[in-house]
Amino acid sequence: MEQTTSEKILDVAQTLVVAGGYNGFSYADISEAIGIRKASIHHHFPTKAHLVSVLLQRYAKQAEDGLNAVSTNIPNPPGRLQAYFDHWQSCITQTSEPFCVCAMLAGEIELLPEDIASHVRRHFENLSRWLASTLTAGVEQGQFRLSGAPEEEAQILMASVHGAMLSARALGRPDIFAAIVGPQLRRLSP
Amino acid sequence: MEQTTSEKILDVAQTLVVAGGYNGFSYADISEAIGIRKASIHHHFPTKAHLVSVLLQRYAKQAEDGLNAVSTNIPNPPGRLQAYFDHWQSCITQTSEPFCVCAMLAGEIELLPEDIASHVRRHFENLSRWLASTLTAGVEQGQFRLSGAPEEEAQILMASVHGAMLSARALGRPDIFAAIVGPQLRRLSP
DNA sequence: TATTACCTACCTACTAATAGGTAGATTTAA
DNA sequence: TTAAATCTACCTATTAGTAGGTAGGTAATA
Repeated sequence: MEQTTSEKILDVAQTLVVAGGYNGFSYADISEAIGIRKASIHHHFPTKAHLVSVLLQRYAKQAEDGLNAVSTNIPNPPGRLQAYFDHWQSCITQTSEPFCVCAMLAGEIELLPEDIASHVRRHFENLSRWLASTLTAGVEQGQFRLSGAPEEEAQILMASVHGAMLSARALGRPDIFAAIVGPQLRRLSP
Repeated sequence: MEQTTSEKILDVAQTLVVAGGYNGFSYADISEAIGIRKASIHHHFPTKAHLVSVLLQRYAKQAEDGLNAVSTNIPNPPGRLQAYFDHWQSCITQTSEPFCVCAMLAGEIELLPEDIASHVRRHFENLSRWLASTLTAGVEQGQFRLSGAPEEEAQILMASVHGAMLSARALGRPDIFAAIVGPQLRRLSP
């Protein structure tokens, strides 16, 4: 077996959350997508809240690993940011995962179980922290010149990325992601 | 009667959409909020899709009127942008309407009835057009200096606003909206 | 080496609650 | 007195979740 049923369920659930958020999918959708009964999904994940919680734990791990890999493999900070943006650019243009799960859930955070909500909050904190530290490193190496504090610039970048995802989706134009995020990166050059 | 039942229904529905999107509320929620039966809501709005469609027509009108008012009442383009941002700033800090209905629906646009989806798309187009024309006017009066085309800068601003709303919500920090949008406005000054 | 026990994964069949929606009677207001 | 607004009382489909059982594998034991 190359992929466990649990992993299949999580993959499908992630796709569904990305498409329509927490209230936009059901166990029946997952059931249909992978060809097992609803009850079997409950065997692996007793409740929907539990399923999404595990999903977010997995996502957090993947995100952390991804950002760590970028940080260690790419020496120059501007290249790191570019790699991060390129990642999303290709996710969006290939429509494989045209939105960040956590950004999606952030919109409906008020309605979510607290367990899930805190995962979402943490993702925003982690991502902005990574961006801030990358910006700081770039400033120290003279590769960035910031108008404000790194933390502030990080928040601006993160918001631009999420807003660009939303515009790309709303307008049905994947290209608009790069059109928005590209200039935001370029203006950091000294 | 100072407010018709239809208007009350629309107001409540808007609040609910802002909180959790299209799939995040039901007729039962509206019923409970204003104290009439579900069936009575169906009398005014036969289907949920119809209700939200009317809601978006009303929203489009309000938005258009609002932006027109800003354009005619405020002579200088930078002041117009500031007024637009201030509007959202106060919506968010007062938690009266901490998110744009259309931005909310844009996230789940793939699952929405086409009628509603096109309203959402149009809102993104209208808003970016208004921003672009405001930027163009400001450039002509020497009050803005843009790095790129006005249309591109408009897309960046719109994405920043939406992304800032999302961050404010995700982090539970209304102040972060201004921290993100403020600098984006300031860097347009010549 | 049987055999008993246990486990995982999945199933059918159900439940209670909620979803959106309808039919038709009754009230309210012009 | 007619039309609009609201009601009660439904309906059907779907939701998340449960109950109880089966098939097949693994492990302990006699």
